[in-house]
Amino acid sequence: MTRSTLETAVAANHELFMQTGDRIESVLAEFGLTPATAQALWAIDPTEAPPSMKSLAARLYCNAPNLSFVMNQLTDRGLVERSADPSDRRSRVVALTEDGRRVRSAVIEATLALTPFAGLTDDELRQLVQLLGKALGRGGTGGPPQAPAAS
Amino acid sequence: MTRSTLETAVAANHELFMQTGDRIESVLAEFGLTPATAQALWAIDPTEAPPSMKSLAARLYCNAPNLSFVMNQLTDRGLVERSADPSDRRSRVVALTEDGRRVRSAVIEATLALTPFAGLTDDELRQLVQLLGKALGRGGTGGPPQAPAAS
DNA sequence: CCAGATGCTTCGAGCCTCGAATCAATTGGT
DNA sequence: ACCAATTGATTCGAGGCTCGAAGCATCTGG
Repeated sequence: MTRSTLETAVAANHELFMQTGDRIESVLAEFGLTPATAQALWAIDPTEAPPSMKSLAARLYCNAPNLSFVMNQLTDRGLVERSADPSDRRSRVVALTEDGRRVRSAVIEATLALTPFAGLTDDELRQLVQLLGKALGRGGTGGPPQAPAAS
Repeated sequence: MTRSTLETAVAANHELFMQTGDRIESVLAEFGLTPATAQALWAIDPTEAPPSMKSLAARLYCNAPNLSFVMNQLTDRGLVERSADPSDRRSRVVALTEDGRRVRSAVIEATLALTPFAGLTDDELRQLVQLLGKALGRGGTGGPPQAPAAS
């Protein structure tokens, strides 16, 4: 192995990201989603408290204007709703609509069916999650999952 | 663990990609590179035969016009050179210039220093590369590395 | 009560990506 | 040898994505 293991890992991470995005592209289009809107939709976990624009932007590594733009598309599409945070009326929290929850589930479903990771066994996946989690600095086993996700 | 392991793996892979990109952003700017040009530069391995536009586009999951656009930036920047392929004069092969090789090395160096994967031990990295490689369908240990890389 | 800080949005600019059209070169059939 | 179809690359125009600057509303500290 001439390339360093670290370089290979970074390259493989990148490649898997690109391949996954490439494979779900047409599915997203069927739902009227773009990579950016799909990523944002995925990042809103309906089982958690609706995030503010600020926290969502941080989660997506984008700035506030960008998130406003993307959220406008999702609200136009009827998938999310913005409402004022009662405790701080400057802040707006974003929640999925009923339709938003359905589309989000469908997108995740399709992604899990198409991602190259689907070719790994359960044991391999658990090992992998362990290693990726450590790289992300999420402690041993049970750290709170706060990750966003695929484009 | 309430989320499926597969979903967690996809989310973690995505998160690592985004975090890496976020961390190297300022380094790329110092080299006058954008995410797209840096990715293309990385994808040209100087130890291999210069790829054609077509094969490079496939490697980067983009189409021909897009790659033309990105390559124009890299040639303007003096990092790559295009020349006609003698065996098929429709095709143009892309090669790094001396400066291109230097900048490419520096970008990779900076990325490896900043990526969250750097927090793993050698053993963990080897395990990880093994798993990612299997997901990518690259056989056991020695499959030919053909991956592109980070933005 | 006011000055500064904070959260969000709008606006304008630049970058990224794509489909359609075009040109040059190759390939295959006759 | 010729011509039609194919292929690789580029240009052009449109649209999507991302950002910094500016503006507005709200909160906080003094």
